[in-house]
Amino acid sequence: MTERDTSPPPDFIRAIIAQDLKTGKNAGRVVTRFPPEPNGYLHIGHAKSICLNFGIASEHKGGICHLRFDDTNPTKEEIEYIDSIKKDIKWLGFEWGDHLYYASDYFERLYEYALQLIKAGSAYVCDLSAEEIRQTRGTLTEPGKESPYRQRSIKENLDLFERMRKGEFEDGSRVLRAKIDMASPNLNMRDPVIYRILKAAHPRTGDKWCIYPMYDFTHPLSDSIEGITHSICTLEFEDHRPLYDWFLDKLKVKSHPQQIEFARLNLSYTVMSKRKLLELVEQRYVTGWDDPRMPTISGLRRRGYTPESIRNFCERIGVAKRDSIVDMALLEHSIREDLNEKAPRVMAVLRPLKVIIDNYPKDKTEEFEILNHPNNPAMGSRNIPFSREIYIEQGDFLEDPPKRFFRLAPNREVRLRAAYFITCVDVVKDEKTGEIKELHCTYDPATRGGDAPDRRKVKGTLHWVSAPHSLPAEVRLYDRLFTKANPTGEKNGADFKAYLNPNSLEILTSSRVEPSLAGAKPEDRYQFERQGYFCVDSIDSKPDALVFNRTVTLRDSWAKIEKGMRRLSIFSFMDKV
RNA sequence: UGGGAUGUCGUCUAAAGGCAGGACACGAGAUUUUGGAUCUCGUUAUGGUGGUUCGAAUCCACCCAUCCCAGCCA
Repeated sequence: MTERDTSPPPDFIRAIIAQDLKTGKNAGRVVTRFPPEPNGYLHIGHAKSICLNFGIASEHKGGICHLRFDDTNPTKEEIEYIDSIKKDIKWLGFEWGDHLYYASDYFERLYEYALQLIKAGSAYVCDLSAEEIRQTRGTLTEPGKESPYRQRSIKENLDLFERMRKGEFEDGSRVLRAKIDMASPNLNMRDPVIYRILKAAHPRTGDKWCIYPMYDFTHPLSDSIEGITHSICTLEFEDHRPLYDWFLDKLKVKSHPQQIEFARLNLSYTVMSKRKLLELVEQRYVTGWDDPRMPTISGLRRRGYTPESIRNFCERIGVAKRDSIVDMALLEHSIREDLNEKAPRVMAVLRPLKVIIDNYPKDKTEEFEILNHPNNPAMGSRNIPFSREIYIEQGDFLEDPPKRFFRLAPNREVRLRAAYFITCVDVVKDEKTGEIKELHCTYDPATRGGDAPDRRKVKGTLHWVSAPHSLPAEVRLYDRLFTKANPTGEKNGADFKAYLNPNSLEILTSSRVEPSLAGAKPEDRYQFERQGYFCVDSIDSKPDALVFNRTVTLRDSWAKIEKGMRRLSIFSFMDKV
């Protein structure tokens, strides 16, 4: 109802902004920005930053969040990434309106600023090679050495820098450096490079430039040009803040934004660096940036996640400065919570086991009406056909059931959801392999709809589909990409790929789904009763060849019991030896 | 070992000198035509040692642990 009801709990950044507003620091303005480099796809860590920056802007009257592409390195950046980033931000539910910017749009002004710096005697052209610069930078504990070119005259610097722009020099032969302090304990202040020669075509400026500004120079000035008030970034830039401030203090700028750093998101059982994700893509460990196992926005979308669930997740994890690894279970909770409310229920049998109901007439078909959502009649209902031959889940039958197994077993009665009670009377097996081929059951006509007039109870309720009416489907069961909560945290420096989960994808090609799914559209989401949430794959599913992706399983208390029993049996085995 | 940061339930995160709270996870129970959902209840935490104070997660000192920085990446 009120804004307070929907806005996230205050965090230290919102507290700073509230304080600034109170003291009138930025004349009541709140302008943030989300500044991706178009060198990869956005992931859930970016979603955290997007929710923060766009969220903060939306919480204040007149607040604005800019989308600015930080496209200063043409060797790594591509239009494809720009397009995907825009698409993902929109899909998440945020809008930048007219405020779409590119750092490359500022190249001319940035060049002017560089000139200004040179004229002030605060920058110089350095002819040292990359290797020489590295060697003279010093170490964490030793100061660096000043470049022999550090004392060049302003006139010579101006001349050289102009000629750098004209393309007179080769890549790597010269750079422009800020003249700060080679003995600074902060390595970033040891005369950082601010322009390098790169004779590469830029996705937006083409061949217009052959010198490109570095991030440390570009970012504060872009922020200032746009009138950003709060420049929110991640912790690794904390050491860069003195440099951020140095440029803004040295140059004539109209405003001096405040950089604030927060801890980037880490999620258990996945990796969250663009470099590592790129590696998984390029080396074909996954099918692409949008592989449903990837923590990318496009991967999560294809997996079946909703924008709301991701936004809720980002709100729940909070914003702080402490390094942390958020439990994947929280992300899974967020999508279950959302889909539990929104997803219509349907029945699908993933691993079919045929059941013949001996006392049901051979040619009879009847229909049962079933609610699309048991807790929300407003979502309507549908009819599902029933006949003598049905499929149930292989895992719902056990010849020799353990305690607490409530499903079907020889001579046991269970309920078929919304249909009848059935009792298993016979098990047909392959004589050679012992594999269960089919089950014979009888049904009780008095239990039509799933209720027994004599009030007798049945422990289990199974999902099912009518064999002749059901549709074939491919179902892709996705699981966590890694077997280790923190695959990159190995002290011995082991390769994170060693912990890839070999079972992160299981493809089922003989699943059967209820006929109402015939018209399912790409990205449609359903709950397959008793199993999980699934969505129609946006790439591979065809009207006559449906493909479903498992978004997340339902919470499964039976699986927990099973796991516990397995552990128990191991213990009792160990007792015996 | 220079500099910058950070330490609160298993995991995230609140508490600006005054009852250590919430969410997830976990456990118990109720309920249930999804072993789902829902509801109720519950276990578990201030890195350490000193100090200041009537009172410390919070202030001070020292220690310990973890993360980031030596790209012409961002």
